[in-house]
Amino acid sequence: MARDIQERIKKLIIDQRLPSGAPLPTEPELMKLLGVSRNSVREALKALQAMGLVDIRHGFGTYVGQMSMAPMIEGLAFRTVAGHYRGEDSLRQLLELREAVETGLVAQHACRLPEEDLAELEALVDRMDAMAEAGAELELAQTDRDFHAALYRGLRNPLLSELLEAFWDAFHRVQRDLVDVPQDPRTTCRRHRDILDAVRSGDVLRAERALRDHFGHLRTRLGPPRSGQPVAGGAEGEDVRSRESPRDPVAVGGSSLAAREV
Amino acid sequence: MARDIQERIKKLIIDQRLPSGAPLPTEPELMKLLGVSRNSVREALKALQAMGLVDIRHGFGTYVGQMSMAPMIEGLAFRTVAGHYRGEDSLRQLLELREAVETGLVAQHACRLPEEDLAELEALVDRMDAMAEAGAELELAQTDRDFHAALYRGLRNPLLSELLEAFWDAFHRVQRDLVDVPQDPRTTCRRHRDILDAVRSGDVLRAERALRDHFGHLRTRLGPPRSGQPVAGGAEGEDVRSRESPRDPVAVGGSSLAAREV
DNA sequence: AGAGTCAGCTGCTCTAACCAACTGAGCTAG
DNA sequence: CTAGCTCAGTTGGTTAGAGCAGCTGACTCT
Repeated sequence: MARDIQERIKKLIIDQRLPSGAPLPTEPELMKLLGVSRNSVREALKALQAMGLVDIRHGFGTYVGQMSMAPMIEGLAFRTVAGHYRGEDSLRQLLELREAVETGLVAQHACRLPEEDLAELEALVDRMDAMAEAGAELELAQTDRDFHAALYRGLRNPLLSELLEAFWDAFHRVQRDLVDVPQDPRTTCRRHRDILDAVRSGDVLRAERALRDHFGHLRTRLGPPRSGQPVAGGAEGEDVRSRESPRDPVAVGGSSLAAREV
Repeated sequence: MARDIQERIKKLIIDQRLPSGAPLPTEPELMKLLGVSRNSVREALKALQAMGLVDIRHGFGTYVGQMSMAPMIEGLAFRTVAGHYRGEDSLRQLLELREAVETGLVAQHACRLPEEDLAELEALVDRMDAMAEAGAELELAQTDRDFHAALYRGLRNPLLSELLEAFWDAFHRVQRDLVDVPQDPRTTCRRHRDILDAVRSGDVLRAERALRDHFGHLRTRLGPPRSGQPVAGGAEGEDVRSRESPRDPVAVGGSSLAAREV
Protein backbone atom coordinates (compact mmCIF):
# COMPACT_ATOMS: atom_id res chain seq x y z
CA MET A 1 0.00 0.00 0.00
CA ALA A 2 2.91 2.32 0.73
CA ARG A 3 4.09 1.42 -2.75
CA ASP A 4 0.72 2.52 -4.04
CA ILE A 5 1.14 5.95 -2.50
CA GLN A 6 4.47 6.37 -4.25
CA GLU A 7 2.92 5.38 -7.54
CA ARG A 8 0.12 7.87 -7.11
CA ILE A 9 2.51 10.69 -6.39
CA LYS A 10 4.55 9.71 -9.42
CA LYS A 11 1.37 9.61 -11.45
CA LEU A 12 0.55 13.07 -10.23
CA ILE A 13 3.88 14.38 -11.46
CA ILE A 14 3.48 12.67 -14.81
CA ASP A 15 -0.13 13.59 -15.40
CA GLN A 16 0.39 17.23 -14.52
CA ARG A 17 3.54 17.44 -16.62
CA LEU A 18 5.29 18.97 -13.65
CA PRO A 19 8.81 20.09 -14.60
CA SER A 20 11.83 19.81 -12.35
CA GLY A 21 11.54 22.29 -9.54
CA ALA A 22 7.77 22.56 -9.64
CA PRO A 23 6.13 22.61 -6.22
CA LEU A 24 4.30 19.51 -5.07
CA PRO A 25 1.31 19.58 -2.73
CA THR A 26 2.25 19.98 0.91
CA GLU A 27 2.11 17.05 3.29
CA PRO A 28 -1.33 17.95 4.69
CA GLU A 29 -2.61 18.42 1.16
CA LEU A 30 -1.28 15.04 0.11
CA MET A 31 -2.91 13.51 3.18
CA LYS A 32 -6.32 14.69 2.12
CA LEU A 33 -5.64 14.10 -1.56
CA LEU A 34 -4.57 10.50 -1.12
CA GLY A 35 -6.65 9.75 1.93
CA VAL A 36 -3.79 8.40 4.02
CA SER A 37 -2.06 9.48 7.18
CA ARG A 38 0.74 11.93 7.37
CA ASN A 39 3.21 9.24 8.22
CA SER A 40 2.48 7.21 5.12
CA VAL A 41 2.80 10.29 2.98
CA ARG A 42 6.16 11.05 4.50
CA GLU A 43 7.46 7.52 4.02
CA ALA A 44 6.45 7.61 0.38
CA LEU A 45 8.10 10.98 -0.09
CA LYS A 46 11.26 9.74 1.59
CA ALA A 47 11.41 6.83 -0.83
CA LEU A 48 10.87 9.13 -3.80
CA GLN A 49 13.53 11.44 -2.44
CA ALA A 50 15.95 8.55 -2.24
CA MET A 51 15.36 7.94 -5.92
CA GLY A 52 15.89 11.60 -6.70
CA LEU A 53 12.35 12.07 -7.92
CA VAL A 54 11.41 14.71 -5.39
CA ASP A 55 13.35 17.31 -3.50
CA ILE A 56 12.29 18.06 0.07
CA ARG A 57 13.29 21.33 1.72
CA HIS A 58 12.65 21.85 5.38
CA GLY A 59 10.32 24.73 6.10
CA PHE A 60 9.89 25.41 2.45
CA GLY A 61 8.09 22.67 0.62
CA THR A 62 8.42 19.61 -1.55
CA TYR A 63 9.41 19.94 -5.19
CA VAL A 64 9.87 17.79 -8.23
CA GLY A 65 13.48 16.64 -8.24
CA GLN A 66 16.14 17.17 -10.85
CA MET A 67 16.07 13.47 -11.75
CA SER A 68 19.83 13.41 -11.85
CA MET A 69 21.84 10.27 -11.58
CA ALA A 70 22.98 11.19 -8.08
CA PRO A 71 20.97 8.52 -6.27
CA MET A 72 22.36 5.97 -8.66
CA ILE A 73 25.87 6.97 -7.64
CA GLU A 74 24.84 6.39 -4.08
CA GLY A 75 23.55 2.93 -4.85
CA LEU A 76 26.49 2.02 -7.05
CA ALA A 77 29.01 3.22 -4.50
CA PHE A 78 27.37 1.29 -1.72
CA ARG A 79 27.07 -1.82 -3.79
CA THR A 80 30.73 -1.55 -4.71
CA VAL A 81 31.90 -0.98 -1.17
CA ALA A 82 29.78 -3.80 0.20
CA GLY A 83 30.99 -6.14 -2.51
CA HIS A 84 34.59 -5.13 -1.89
CA TYR A 85 34.37 -5.93 1.79
CA ARG A 86 32.73 -9.24 0.99
CA GLY A 87 35.73 -10.19 -1.08
CA GLU A 88 34.24 -9.52 -4.48
CA ASP A 89 36.02 -7.77 -7.28
CA SER A 90 33.48 -4.98 -7.38
CA LEU A 91 35.84 -2.04 -7.73
CA ARG A 92 37.55 -3.64 -10.69
CA GLN A 93 34.18 -4.38 -12.24
CA LEU A 94 33.22 -0.77 -11.90
CA LEU A 95 36.45 0.32 -13.56
CA GLU A 96 35.93 -2.20 -16.36
CA LEU A 97 32.48 -0.78 -16.86
CA ARG A 98 33.90 2.68 -17.37
CA GLU A 99 36.58 1.33 -19.65
CA ALA A 100 34.10 -0.58 -21.80
CA VAL A 101 31.75 2.33 -22.22
CA GLU A 102 34.35 5.00 -22.76
CA THR A 103 36.47 3.07 -25.22
CA GLY A 104 33.33 2.17 -27.14
CA LEU A 105 32.26 5.78 -27.27
CA VAL A 106 35.59 7.25 -28.17
CA ALA A 107 35.80 4.84 -31.08
CA GLN A 108 32.51 6.15 -32.34
CA HIS A 109 33.07 9.85 -32.35
CA ALA A 110 36.70 10.56 -31.64
CA CYS A 111 37.40 11.48 -35.24
CA ARG A 112 34.73 14.13 -35.45
CA LEU A 113 35.35 16.28 -32.43
CA PRO A 114 34.93 19.97 -33.27
CA GLU A 115 37.87 22.26 -32.75
CA GLU A 116 36.26 24.05 -29.84
CA ASP A 117 35.97 20.81 -27.86
CA LEU A 118 39.59 20.00 -28.62
CA ALA A 119 40.60 23.42 -27.38
CA GLU A 120 38.68 22.87 -24.17
CA LEU A 121 40.33 19.50 -23.67
CA GLU A 122 43.69 21.13 -24.25
CA ALA A 123 42.96 23.74 -21.62
CA LEU A 124 41.87 21.06 -19.18
CA VAL A 125 45.05 19.06 -19.63
CA ASP A 126 47.08 22.22 -19.15
CA ARG A 127 45.22 22.83 -15.92
CA MET A 128 45.91 19.28 -14.85
CA ASP A 129 49.60 19.86 -15.40
CA ALA A 130 49.54 22.99 -13.33
CA MET A 131 47.67 21.28 -10.53
CA ALA A 132 49.99 18.33 -10.58
CA GLU A 133 52.88 20.75 -10.09
CA ALA A 134 51.04 22.50 -7.29
CA GLY A 135 50.21 19.20 -5.66
CA ALA A 136 46.51 20.02 -5.58
CA GLU A 137 45.16 16.49 -5.52
CA LEU A 138 41.53 17.38 -5.14
CA GLU A 139 41.45 19.92 -7.94
CA LEU A 140 43.37 17.53 -10.15
CA ALA A 141 40.71 14.88 -9.68
CA GLN A 142 38.01 17.40 -10.48
CA THR A 143 39.78 18.39 -13.67
CA ASP A 144 40.19 14.73 -14.54
CA ARG A 145 36.43 14.41 -14.23
CA ASP A 146 35.89 17.46 -16.40
CA PHE A 147 38.19 16.04 -19.04
CA HIS A 148 36.23 12.85 -19.36
CA ALA A 149 32.99 14.81 -19.38
CA ALA A 150 34.21 17.10 -22.14
CA LEU A 151 35.34 14.14 -24.18
CA TYR A 152 31.78 12.96 -24.62
CA ARG A 153 29.98 16.26 -24.75
CA GLY A 154 29.93 16.10 -28.51
CA LEU A 155 27.54 13.19 -28.37
CA ARG A 156 24.76 15.58 -27.40
CA ASN A 157 23.24 12.98 -25.18
CA PRO A 158 22.82 14.36 -21.65
CA LEU A 159 21.65 11.00 -20.35
CA LEU A 160 24.86 9.37 -21.49
CA SER A 161 26.99 12.17 -20.12
CA GLU A 162 25.32 12.04 -16.75
CA LEU A 163 25.74 8.32 -16.57
CA LEU A 164 29.44 8.48 -17.31
CA GLU A 165 29.91 11.18 -14.73
CA ALA A 166 27.98 9.04 -12.29
CA PHE A 167 30.34 6.15 -12.92
CA TRP A 168 33.32 8.42 -12.47
CA ASP A 169 31.96 9.74 -9.19
CA ALA A 170 31.16 6.32 -7.82
CA PHE A 171 34.55 4.95 -8.76
CA HIS A 172 36.54 7.78 -7.28
CA ARG A 173 34.50 7.91 -4.11
CA VAL A 174 35.03 4.24 -3.50
CA GLN A 175 38.67 4.28 -4.55
CA ARG A 176 39.36 7.18 -2.24
CA ASP A 177 37.73 5.39 0.67
CA LEU A 178 39.00 1.88 0.10
CA VAL A 179 42.43 1.80 -1.44
CA ASP A 180 45.10 4.26 -0.54
CA VAL A 181 47.17 4.27 -3.66
CA PRO A 182 49.98 6.77 -3.91
CA GLN A 183 48.92 8.75 -6.96
CA ASP A 184 51.52 9.91 -9.41
CA PRO A 185 49.96 13.11 -10.74
CA ARG A 186 52.42 13.53 -13.58
CA THR A 187 51.67 10.13 -15.02
CA THR A 188 47.97 10.87 -14.86
CA CYS A 189 48.52 14.08 -16.77
CA ARG A 190 50.62 12.37 -19.38
CA ARG A 191 47.99 9.72 -20.00
CA HIS A 192 45.36 12.34 -20.52
CA ARG A 193 47.54 14.27 -22.89
CA ASP A 194 48.11 11.07 -24.84
CA ILE A 195 44.37 10.64 -25.14
CA LEU A 196 43.93 14.20 -26.30
CA ASP A 197 46.70 13.93 -28.86
CA ALA A 198 45.27 10.71 -30.21
CA VAL A 199 41.80 12.18 -30.48
CA ARG A 200 43.15 15.27 -32.17
CA SER A 201 44.96 13.16 -34.71
CA GLY A 202 41.66 11.64 -35.71
CA ASP A 203 43.16 8.16 -35.48
CA VAL A 204 40.39 6.10 -33.94
CA LEU A 205 42.53 3.10 -33.13
CA ARG A 206 45.17 5.23 -31.52
CA ALA A 207 42.58 7.05 -29.43
CA GLU A 208 41.12 3.77 -28.31
CA ARG A 209 44.56 2.48 -27.40
CA ALA A 210 45.41 5.60 -25.45
CA LEU A 211 42.21 5.37 -23.48
CA ARG A 212 42.76 1.69 -22.83
CA ASP A 213 46.27 2.42 -21.60
CA HIS A 214 44.86 4.99 -19.24
CA PHE A 215 42.41 2.53 -17.77
CA GLY A 216 45.01 -0.18 -17.73
CA HIS A 217 47.17 2.09 -15.62
CA LEU A 218 44.32 2.67 -13.23
CA ARG A 219 43.66 -1.05 -13.07
CA THR A 220 47.18 -1.92 -12.07
CA ARG A 221 46.82 0.47 -9.18
CA LEU A 222 43.98 -1.61 -7.82
CA GLY A 223 46.46 -4.32 -7.05
CA PRO A 224 46.45 -7.92 -8.21
CA PRO A 225 43.08 -9.36 -9.20
CA ARG A 226 41.20 -10.82 -6.32
CA SER A 227 39.57 -14.20 -6.49
CA GLY A 228 37.36 -13.92 -9.51
CA GLN A 229 34.30 -15.06 -7.68
CA PRO A 230 33.48 -14.21 -4.09
CA VAL A 231 33.62 -16.81 -1.39
CA ALA A 232 30.16 -17.83 -2.57
CA GLY A 233 29.19 -17.11 0.97
CA GLY A 234 25.98 -18.46 2.35
CA ALA A 235 23.72 -19.50 -0.50
CA GLU A 236 22.89 -15.91 -1.38
CA GLY A 237 20.37 -15.58 1.40
CA GLU A 238 17.43 -16.90 -0.54
CA ASP A 239 15.27 -18.26 2.23
CA VAL A 240 16.74 -17.03 5.44
CA ARG A 241 14.01 -18.01 7.82
CA SER A 242 16.49 -19.02 10.43
CA ARG A 243 16.73 -15.73 12.25
CA GLU A 244 19.09 -16.90 14.90
CA SER A 245 20.53 -14.64 17.53
CA PRO A 246 20.26 -11.10 16.22
CA ARG A 247 23.97 -10.68 16.31
CA ASP A 248 25.87 -8.88 19.00
CA PRO A 249 24.76 -5.26 19.11
CA VAL A 250 27.20 -3.45 16.90
CA ALA A 251 28.82 -0.28 18.10
CA VAL A 252 26.95 2.14 15.92
CA GLY A 253 25.60 4.38 18.58
CA GLY A 254 27.56 7.56 18.84
CA SER A 255 30.04 7.21 16.05
CA SER A 256 30.05 10.62 14.51
CA LEU A 257 33.70 9.86 14.34
CA ALA A 258 34.69 7.98 11.24
CA ALA A 259 31.56 9.32 9.62
CA ARG A 260 33.43 8.95 6.41
CA GLU A 261 30.27 8.68 4.44
CA VAL A 262 31.20 5.31 3.07
CA MET B 1 19.35 13.93 10.57
CA ALA B 2 17.18 11.41 8.76
CA ARG B 3 20.04 11.17 6.32
CA ASP B 4 22.31 10.38 9.23
CA ILE B 5 20.16 7.42 10.22
CA GLN B 6 20.41 6.01 6.72
CA GLU B 7 24.16 6.39 6.80
CA ARG B 8 24.40 4.59 10.11
CA ILE B 9 22.35 1.67 8.87
CA LYS B 10 24.51 1.50 5.77
CA LYS B 11 27.58 1.63 7.97
CA LEU B 12 26.18 -1.23 9.98
CA ILE B 13 25.82 -3.35 6.87
CA ILE B 14 29.31 -2.50 5.70
CA ASP B 15 31.04 -2.92 9.03
CA GLN B 16 29.42 -6.26 9.75
CA ARG B 17 30.11 -7.53 6.24
CA LEU B 18 26.47 -8.52 6.00
CA PRO B 19 25.82 -10.42 2.76
CA SER B 20 22.67 -10.10 0.69
CA GLY B 21 19.79 -11.70 2.50
CA ALA B 22 21.25 -11.37 5.98
CA PRO B 23 18.76 -10.26 8.61
CA LEU B 24 18.98 -6.70 9.89
CA PRO B 25 17.96 -5.68 13.39
CA THR B 26 14.23 -5.31 13.85
CA GLU B 27 12.64 -1.89 14.03
CA PRO B 28 12.50 -1.80 17.84
CA GLU B 29 16.11 -2.92 17.97
CA LEU B 30 17.15 -0.20 15.57
CA MET B 31 15.23 2.31 17.69
CA LYS B 32 17.31 1.49 20.73
CA LEU B 33 20.48 1.01 18.73
CA LEU B 34 20.30 4.38 17.01
CA GLY B 35 18.44 6.21 19.75
CA VAL B 36 15.68 7.53 17.52
CA SER B 37 11.98 6.97 17.25
CA ARG B 38 10.38 4.19 15.31
CA ASN B 39 9.08 6.66 12.79
CA SER B 40 12.50 7.90 11.86
CA VAL B 41 13.82 4.38 11.62
CA ARG B 42 11.00 3.46 9.27
CA GLU B 43 11.57 6.49 7.05
CA ALA B 44 15.24 5.66 6.77
CA LEU B 45 14.46 2.04 5.96
CA LYS B 46 11.95 3.11 3.34
CA ALA B 47 14.58 5.23 1.67
CA LEU B 48 17.11 2.40 1.75
CA GLN B 49 14.47 0.08 0.36
CA ALA B 50 13.86 2.48 -2.50
CA MET B 51 17.55 2.23 -3.33
CA GLY B 52 17.41 -1.55 -3.18
CA LEU B 53 19.79 -1.69 -0.24
CA VAL B 54 17.39 -3.41 2.13
CA ASP B 55 14.47 -5.72 1.65
CA ILE B 56 11.50 -5.34 3.99
CA ARG B 57 9.04 -8.21 4.45
CA HIS B 58 5.86 -7.67 6.37
CA GLY B 59 5.62 -9.82 9.46
CA PHE B 60 8.98 -11.32 8.78
CA GLY B 61 11.81 -8.88 9.13
CA THR B 62 14.20 -6.58 7.33
CA TYR B 63 17.05 -8.00 5.32
CA VAL B 64 20.02 -6.80 3.34
CA GLY B 65 18.86 -6.33 -0.24
CA GLN B 66 20.14 -7.92 -3.40
CA MET B 67 21.65 -4.62 -4.53
CA SER B 68 20.33 -5.23 -7.99
CA MET B 69 19.86 -2.50 -10.53
CA ALA B 70 16.08 -2.70 -10.16
CA PRO B 71 15.65 0.65 -8.42
CA MET B 72 17.75 2.24 -11.13
CA ILE B 73 15.34 0.95 -13.73
CA GLU B 74 12.57 2.55 -11.75
CA GLY B 75 14.35 5.88 -11.71
CA LEU B 76 15.43 5.71 -15.33
CA ALA B 77 11.95 4.75 -16.49
CA PHE B 78 10.35 7.56 -14.57
CA ARG B 79 12.89 10.07 -15.75
CA THR B 80 12.31 8.97 -19.31
CA VAL B 81 8.53 9.07 -19.07
CA ALA B 82 8.56 12.46 -17.40
CA GLY B 83 10.96 13.82 -19.97
CA HIS B 84 8.89 12.41 -22.79
CA TYR B 85 5.76 14.11 -21.57
CA ARG B 86 7.65 17.34 -21.19
CA GLY B 87 8.59 17.23 -24.83
CA GLU B 88 12.13 16.02 -24.41
CA ASP B 89 13.72 13.34 -26.52
CA SER B 90 14.29 11.10 -23.55
CA LEU B 91 13.23 7.81 -25.08
CA ARG B 92 15.57 8.31 -28.01
CA GLN B 93 18.37 9.23 -25.62
CA LEU B 94 17.81 6.01 -23.75
CA LEU B 95 17.95 4.03 -26.96
CA GLU B 96 21.10 5.83 -28.02
CA LEU B 97 22.62 4.97 -24.69
CA ARG B 98 21.96 1.28 -25.29
CA GLU B 99 23.29 1.57 -28.82
CA ALA B 100 26.47 3.27 -27.74
CA VAL B 101 27.26 0.81 -25.00
CA GLU B 102 26.32 -2.33 -26.90
CA THR B 103 28.12 -1.45 -30.10
CA GLY B 104 31.17 -0.54 -28.09
CA LEU B 105 31.09 -3.83 -26.27
CA VAL B 106 30.43 -6.02 -29.25
CA ALA B 107 33.40 -4.47 -30.97
CA GLN B 108 35.56 -5.45 -28.05
CA HIS B 109 34.73 -9.10 -27.63
CA ALA B 110 32.61 -10.22 -30.56
CA CYS B 111 35.47 -12.10 -32.14
CA ARG B 112 36.19 -14.22 -29.10
CA LEU B 113 32.83 -15.64 -28.16
CA PRO B 114 33.13 -19.28 -27.13
CA GLU B 115 31.17 -21.84 -29.09
CA GLU B 116 28.80 -22.56 -26.23
CA ASP B 117 27.66 -18.94 -26.12
CA LEU B 118 27.15 -18.96 -29.87
CA ALA B 119 25.05 -22.09 -29.55
CA GLU B 120 22.93 -20.45 -26.88
CA LEU B 121 22.43 -17.38 -29.05
CA GLU B 122 21.45 -19.65 -31.90
CA ALA B 123 18.87 -21.38 -29.72
CA LEU B 124 17.50 -18.03 -28.59
CA VAL B 125 17.07 -16.77 -32.15
CA ASP B 126 15.33 -20.00 -33.04
CA ARG B 127 12.97 -19.49 -30.15
CA MET B 128 12.34 -15.95 -31.29
CA ASP B 129 11.38 -17.27 -34.71
CA ALA B 130 8.96 -19.75 -33.19
CA MET B 131 7.42 -17.10 -31.00
CA ALA B 132 7.10 -14.69 -33.86
CA GLU B 133 5.14 -17.34 -35.74
CA ALA B 134 2.97 -18.02 -32.71
CA GLY B 135 2.37 -14.33 -32.24
CA ALA B 136 3.54 -14.46 -28.63
CA GLU B 137 4.58 -10.86 -28.26
CA LEU B 138 5.45 -11.01 -24.61
CA GLU B 139 7.61 -14.10 -24.81
CA LEU B 140 9.30 -12.68 -27.88
CA ALA B 141 10.31 -9.61 -25.96
CA GLN B 142 11.64 -11.75 -23.14
CA THR B 143 13.73 -13.78 -25.56
CA ASP B 144 14.99 -10.57 -27.12
CA ARG B 145 16.15 -9.55 -23.67
CA ASP B 146 17.83 -12.92 -23.13
CA PHE B 147 19.61 -12.58 -26.46
CA HIS B 148 21.18 -9.29 -25.57
CA ALA B 149 22.09 -10.61 -22.13
CA ALA B 150 23.75 -13.70 -23.58
CA LEU B 151 25.70 -11.56 -26.01
CA TYR B 152 27.65 -9.94 -23.19
CA ARG B 153 27.87 -12.81 -20.78
CA GLY B 154 31.34 -13.60 -22.00
CA LEU B 155 32.60 -10.36 -20.49
CA ARG B 156 32.35 -11.94 -17.05
CA ASN B 157 31.31 -8.65 -15.58
CA PRO B 158 28.02 -9.04 -13.71
CA LEU B 159 27.83 -5.30 -13.06
CA LEU B 160 27.96 -4.57 -16.75
CA SER B 161 25.43 -7.28 -17.56
CA GLU B 162 22.99 -6.04 -14.96
CA LEU B 163 23.32 -2.51 -16.20
CA LEU B 164 22.58 -3.46 -19.78
CA GLU B 165 19.59 -5.48 -18.69
CA ALA B 166 18.43 -2.52 -16.66
CA PHE B 167 18.64 -0.32 -19.74
CA TRP B 168 16.72 -2.88 -21.73
CA ASP B 169 14.01 -3.10 -19.10
CA ALA B 170 13.64 0.63 -18.77
CA PHE B 171 13.48 1.14 -22.51
CA HIS B 172 10.91 -1.53 -23.13
CA ARG B 173 8.74 -0.54 -20.20
CA VAL B 174 8.61 3.01 -21.40
CA GLN B 175 8.20 2.10 -25.05
CA ARG B 176 5.34 -0.22 -24.20
CA ASP B 177 3.58 2.48 -22.23
CA LEU B 178 4.24 5.47 -24.40
CA VAL B 179 4.38 4.61 -28.04
CA ASP B 180 2.17 2.02 -29.59
CA VAL B 181 4.25 0.90 -32.50
CA PRO B 182 3.02 -2.01 -34.52
CA GLN B 183 5.84 -4.47 -34.07
CA ASP B 184 6.91 -6.62 -36.96
CA PRO B 185 8.16 -9.74 -35.18
CA ARG B 186 9.74 -11.27 -38.26
CA THR B 187 11.92 -8.25 -38.88
CA THR B 188 13.02 -8.29 -35.27
CA CYS B 189 14.03 -11.92 -35.61
CA ARG B 190 15.91 -11.30 -38.81
CA ARG B 191 17.90 -8.47 -37.27
CA HIS B 192 18.93 -10.65 -34.39
CA ARG B 193 19.93 -13.45 -36.70
CA ASP B 194 22.05 -10.97 -38.62
CA ILE B 195 23.80 -10.01 -35.43
CA LEU B 196 24.40 -13.62 -34.52
CA ASP B 197 25.77 -14.46 -37.95
CA ALA B 198 28.07 -11.47 -37.88
CA VAL B 199 29.36 -12.34 -34.43
CA ARG B 200 29.87 -15.94 -35.44
CA SER B 201 31.88 -14.85 -38.47
CA GLY B 202 34.28 -13.09 -36.14
CA ASP B 203 34.11 -9.99 -38.29
CA VAL B 204 34.08 -7.17 -35.78
CA LEU B 205 33.08 -4.47 -38.22
CA ARG B 206 30.24 -6.55 -39.56
CA ALA B 207 28.98 -7.32 -36.07
CA GLU B 208 29.07 -3.67 -35.20
CA ARG B 209 27.18 -2.80 -38.35
CA ALA B 210 24.54 -5.46 -37.70
CA LEU B 211 24.00 -4.19 -34.21
CA ARG B 212 23.81 -0.62 -35.42
CA ASP B 213 21.26 -1.61 -38.04
CA HIS B 214 19.20 -3.24 -35.34
CA PHE B 215 19.18 -0.11 -33.23
CA GLY B 216 18.62 2.05 -36.26
CA HIS B 217 15.52 0.03 -36.98
CA LEU B 218 14.30 0.55 -33.46
CA ARG B 219 15.03 4.23 -33.73
CA THR B 220 12.95 4.71 -36.83
CA ARG B 221 10.04 3.21 -34.96
CA LEU B 222 10.22 5.99 -32.44
CA GLY B 223 9.04 8.35 -35.10
CA PRO B 224 10.72 11.50 -36.37
CA PRO B 225 13.12 13.21 -34.00
CA ARG B 226 11.44 15.63 -31.72
CA SER B 227 12.76 19.10 -31.16
CA GLY B 228 16.34 18.48 -30.10
CA GLN B 229 15.98 20.50 -26.99
CA PRO B 230 12.86 20.70 -24.87
CA VAL B 231 10.70 23.77 -24.85
CA ALA B 232 13.14 25.12 -22.30
CA GLY B 233 10.08 25.53 -20.18
CA GLY B 234 10.24 27.65 -17.11
CA ALA B 235 13.85 28.31 -16.25
CA GLU B 236 14.37 24.81 -14.87
CA GLY B 237 12.73 25.62 -11.57
CA GLU B 238 15.84 26.89 -9.87
CA ASP B 239 14.36 29.26 -7.37
CA VAL B 240 10.68 28.60 -7.28
CA ARG B 241 9.72 30.57 -4.27
CA SER B 242 6.57 31.73 -5.92
CA ARG B 243 4.33 28.97 -4.67
CA GLU B 244 1.23 30.34 -6.27
CA SER B 245 -2.11 28.61 -6.17
CA PRO B 246 -1.43 24.97 -5.38
CA ARG B 247 -2.95 23.92 -8.65
CA ASP B 248 -6.40 22.53 -9.05
CA PRO B 249 -6.65 19.35 -7.01
CA VAL B 250 -5.83 16.67 -9.50
CA ALA B 251 -8.06 13.65 -9.73
CA VAL B 252 -5.74 11.17 -8.13
CA GLY B 253 -8.05 9.93 -5.44
CA GLY B 254 -9.56 6.62 -6.34
CA SER B 255 -7.90 5.83 -9.62
CA SER B 256 -7.07 2.19 -9.29
CA LEU B 257 -8.16 2.27 -12.86
CA ALA B 258 -5.39 3.18 -15.22
CA ALA B 259 -2.96 2.01 -12.59
CA ARG B 260 -0.72 1.18 -15.45
CA GLU B 261 2.36 1.50 -13.35
CA VAL B 262 3.71 4.15 -15.65
C1' DA C 1 12.35 54.32 5.83
C1' DG C 2 14.66 50.64 8.16
C1' DA C 3 15.10 46.90 11.45
C1' DG C 4 13.03 43.81 14.60
C1' DT C 5 9.27 40.85 15.80
C1' DC C 6 5.64 37.76 15.41
C1' DA C 7 2.15 34.88 13.23
C1' DG C 8 1.71 31.57 9.71
C1' DC C 9 3.10 28.46 6.79
C1' DT C 10 6.51 24.47 5.70
C1' DG C 11 8.67 19.95 6.90
C1' DC C 12 10.82 17.08 11.17
C1' DT C 13 10.56 14.19 15.19
C1' DC C 14 8.48 11.87 18.84
C1' DT C 15 4.96 9.12 21.40
C1' DA C 16 1.30 5.78 21.76
C1' DA C 17 -1.84 2.89 20.13
C1' DC C 18 -3.83 -0.45 17.06
C1' DC C 19 -3.88 -3.36 12.57
C1' DA C 20 -2.01 -7.07 9.61
C1' DA C 21 1.18 -10.78 8.21
C1' DC C 22 3.80 -14.49 9.68
C1' DT C 23 5.87 -18.03 12.95
C1' DG C 24 5.86 -21.61 16.17
C1' DA C 25 4.24 -23.94 20.25
C1' DG C 26 0.58 -26.21 22.06
C1' DC C 27 -3.87 -28.24 21.77
C1' DT C 28 -7.52 -30.96 19.82
C1' DA C 29 -9.62 -34.33 16.83
C1' DG C 30 -9.00 -38.14 13.96
C1' DC D 1 0.64 -40.97 16.97
C1' DT D 2 -0.23 -37.73 13.53
C1' DA D 3 -2.80 -34.10 11.04
C1' DG D 4 -4.82 -30.07 11.59
C1' DC D 5 -6.24 -26.09 14.28
C1' DT D 6 -5.90 -22.41 17.45
C1' DC D 7 -3.62 -19.01 19.83
C1' DA D 8 0.01 -16.27 21.70
C1' DG D 9 4.05 -13.66 20.28
C1' DT D 10 6.86 -12.00 16.89
C1' DT D 11 7.49 -8.92 12.77
C1' DG D 12 6.38 -4.81 9.91
C1' DG D 13 2.17 -1.39 8.48
C1' DT D 14 -0.85 2.41 9.61
C1' DT D 15 -3.03 5.94 12.15
C1' DA D 16 -3.42 9.84 15.43
C1' DG D 17 -1.93 13.78 17.92
C1' DA D 18 1.42 16.69 19.86
C1' DG D 19 5.37 19.58 19.77
C1' DC D 20 9.88 21.20 17.46
C1' DA D 21 12.51 23.60 13.77
C1' DG D 22 13.30 26.28 9.49
C1' DC D 23 11.57 29.72 6.48
C1' DT D 24 8.48 33.67 4.81
C1' DG D 25 6.05 37.82 4.90
C1' DA D 26 3.57 41.26 7.03
C1' DC D 27 3.20 44.06 10.89
C1' DT D 28 5.15 47.16 14.29
C1' DC D 29 8.29 49.94 16.58
C1' DT D 30 12.23 52.99 16.27
